[in-house]
Amino acid sequence: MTTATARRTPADKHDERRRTLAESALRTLGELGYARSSLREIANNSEFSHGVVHYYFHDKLELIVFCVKQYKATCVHRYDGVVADATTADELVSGFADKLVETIVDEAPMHRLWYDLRSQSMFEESLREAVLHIDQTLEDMVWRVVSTYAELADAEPAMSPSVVYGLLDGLFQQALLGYLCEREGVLEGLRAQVHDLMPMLLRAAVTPRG
Amino acid sequence: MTTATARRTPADKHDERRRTLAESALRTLGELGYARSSLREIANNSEFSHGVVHYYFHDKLELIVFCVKQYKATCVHRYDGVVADATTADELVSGFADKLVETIVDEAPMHRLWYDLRSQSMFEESLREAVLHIDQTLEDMVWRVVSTYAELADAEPAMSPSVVYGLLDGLFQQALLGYLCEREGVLEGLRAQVHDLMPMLLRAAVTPRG
DNA sequence: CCGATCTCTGGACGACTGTCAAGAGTTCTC
DNA sequence: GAGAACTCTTGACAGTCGTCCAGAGATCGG
Repeated sequence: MTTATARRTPADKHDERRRTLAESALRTLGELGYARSSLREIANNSEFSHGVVHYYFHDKLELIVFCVKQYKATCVHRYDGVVADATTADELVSGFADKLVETIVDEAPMHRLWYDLRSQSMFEESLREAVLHIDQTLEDMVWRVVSTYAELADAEPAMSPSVVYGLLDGLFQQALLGYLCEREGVLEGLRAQVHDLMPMLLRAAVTPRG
Repeated sequence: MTTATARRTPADKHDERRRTLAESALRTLGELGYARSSLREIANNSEFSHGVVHYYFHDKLELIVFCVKQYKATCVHRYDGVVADATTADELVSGFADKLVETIVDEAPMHRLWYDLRSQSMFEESLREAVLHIDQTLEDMVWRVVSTYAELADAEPAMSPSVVYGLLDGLFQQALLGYLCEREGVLEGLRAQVHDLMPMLLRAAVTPRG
């Protein structure tokens, strides 16, 4: 009856539990990776027992996909603040580079999980729909940064959103691996690389000022 | 006694068997990925039984690492012909782009395995040494292409070998995933992207001709 | 041709996996 | 507060996994 009002009881609790479970699962997944995370291990790192997973999720795969989609939702607006706050092109580049570095430091487990899942989707077709959707969302996120950067620089992007995302993703992935291997200077390197690369993503302004 | 002469008998046969086993294993690994390839499945797809693996390899991990190193050895000179044959910068770019596309078509399973292993190495420290070594070899390979391209174009590279490799690897990985998802136009897209990107990897010639 | 060494098979092991179901515990409804 | 509905625990199941091993078969030196 009361479908519109925010009564907290019936199916909301169910969804909330799913989210709580997914959050616990993400911790384990980020630590062990997709392949080595068993449902028992996931449950051990949560406040539930291993059987409860099949009460809230039909499958292990459904749990995994739900987890990744949940992670995506919390991660996809990470750079919105940078885009909104920047008033000059240089400021945007610096903020973007800093945020990329911060992401690696703060969320390395989540991002290696993402690359793990994307690799798995090359083998397992059932993962592809979710992976492609997330990839598209990340591409959109990057494009918001680059197109804003172009506007601030009074220029226009020289490449398609897909290419820009591919290039930056390659650098990010490389830096993440280097960071996990505790290589010296990877973070500063990434920051410098972004500063170098961003201007190359722009075509010379059609109408140079004046 | 005869350590120098090429007598084919004693330990050579042992090594040859290791290579044969590794080749069979690579087929299975490329099809199923690292996580889902069991030793029994690997043995089933070969002419041996599952017990023989522990006769030639101490570990599953030793087998895997041996396989990947063997693959690397056959793959790392893929672009040498293009580099040697090209007489102009444009020719080199075209040959390189064609070879990248050809690689995706002919060796998609091997390359998704590579990305799988590299992702796994973010979780499993025991894989990192081999992965980092292969990554370095691939970076060198790419750098041979780009530095030759710069010479032919009478310019010099604008970025470090590491950055160049990261950028191209990002595009390649994106194209591989798209190809495996049977997306239309990914191969032509990759070719065009390489044509667009390569000139940007060069700094303007110090001494413009004339 | 016999004994020694190398090569390989096939089965067994304990551990671990995803899935499920029976039932205990809890919460809600009337 | 009794009964129904929901939530969760626990144990069991059929598989699969990596690993190991006893012994068959092959190969080779003498």
